[in-house]
Amino acid sequence: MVATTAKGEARRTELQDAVIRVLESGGLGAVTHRAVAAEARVPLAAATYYFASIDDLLVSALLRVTEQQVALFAHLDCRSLTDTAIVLHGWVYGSRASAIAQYELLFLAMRRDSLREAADLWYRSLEGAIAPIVPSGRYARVAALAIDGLILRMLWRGEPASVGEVTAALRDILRSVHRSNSA
Amino acid sequence: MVATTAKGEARRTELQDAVIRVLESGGLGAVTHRAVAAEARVPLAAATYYFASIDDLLVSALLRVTEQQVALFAHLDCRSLTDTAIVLHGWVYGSRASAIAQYELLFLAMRRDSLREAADLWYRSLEGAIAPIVPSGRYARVAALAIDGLILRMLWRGEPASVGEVTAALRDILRSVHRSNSA
DNA sequence: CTCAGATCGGTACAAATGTACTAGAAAGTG
DNA sequence: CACTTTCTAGTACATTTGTACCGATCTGAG
Repeated sequence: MVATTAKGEARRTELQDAVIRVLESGGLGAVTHRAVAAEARVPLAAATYYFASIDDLLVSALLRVTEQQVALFAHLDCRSLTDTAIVLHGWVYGSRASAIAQYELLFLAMRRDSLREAADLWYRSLEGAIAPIVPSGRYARVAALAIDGLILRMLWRGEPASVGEVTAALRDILRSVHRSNSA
Repeated sequence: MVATTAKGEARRTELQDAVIRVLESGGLGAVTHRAVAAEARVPLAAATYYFASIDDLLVSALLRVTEQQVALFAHLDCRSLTDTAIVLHGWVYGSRASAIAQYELLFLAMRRDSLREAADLWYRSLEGAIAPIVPSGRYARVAALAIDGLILRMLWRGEPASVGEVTAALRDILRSVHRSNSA
């Protein structure tokens, strides 16, 4: 079996993190056994030992990213709109390369059924995180869709750029949903 | 210079389309000079002659896709909500691989500044297409964001799946914006 | 301690890839 | 017509990649 000892498990995690760093700096094409091994400062054979194929490497990295993201979202304090905007802004622009890398992994999930579940988990954790500020009701799902769109637009076009603008965008989204629900 | 004759221009276009087909079937990693040349039924040297690097290949393909998409959106009849749902549903599920391929190209634009402009164009053409059904006003942008999110969710999770469900989702989005605008 | 299985690190090799080169065909231009 | 430029098509080569292999070392259970 693979990775049954404590040291083995640690190395496996090291390699998963290395995949993400490689992804951040060079994109999907840069993820090779050699690049990941070099990034993790381990010999090539270690990468091939723990992850037989490139696919294993990517799947494993997505699962780890999802895990981290779910944990992050779980401990998020999204009660106030401003706080949420700050978190959102920080997540996208604080480490844009990292955010893009995560979306690249999620895009992989579109093509591979084995990743579908992880993508779903990521998606639901985002919805759970924003749930406290989204008024429940018929149009709650609209708010989730709009916030998804907002994140994508921030990643894509770099706008809205400032925390203030993000706050304004969030306020518009929530207000539109709120008024419709109470109507 | 490259591609100054009619035949040369035709071959260039052939190759661009081949890039998209390769992208559809095999993803970003499958786009190589050889694969594209084989797909276009031209010798390897033709691919390297017209597109010196893989990057040129992808950039050029994105520009062509954008061009097609803008043309498609321009001739779209989005006056009725049901028609829009049918178009949206057909675009995503009619050729899901193609839709995913286009988004993969657009994701490339996140990393390369040279593609930013093309991505912006694509984005704006989508907004222009849905403009007729989105009531202008303060919250119009929210609808655009939500529809972006809706498209992404369809690509990602395959839901909403039926035309009826897409119609319902669109109706919820538009209703929420409309009521807020008139409030 | 003993030892079987897990892990390590190095090396080798076939396949695929980007890229360069050359000679010739075709096309446009005076 | 000549002749310059664009284009074609085949080939060759260095590099990078996935992958397999082997002996040495470490680890935990009995």
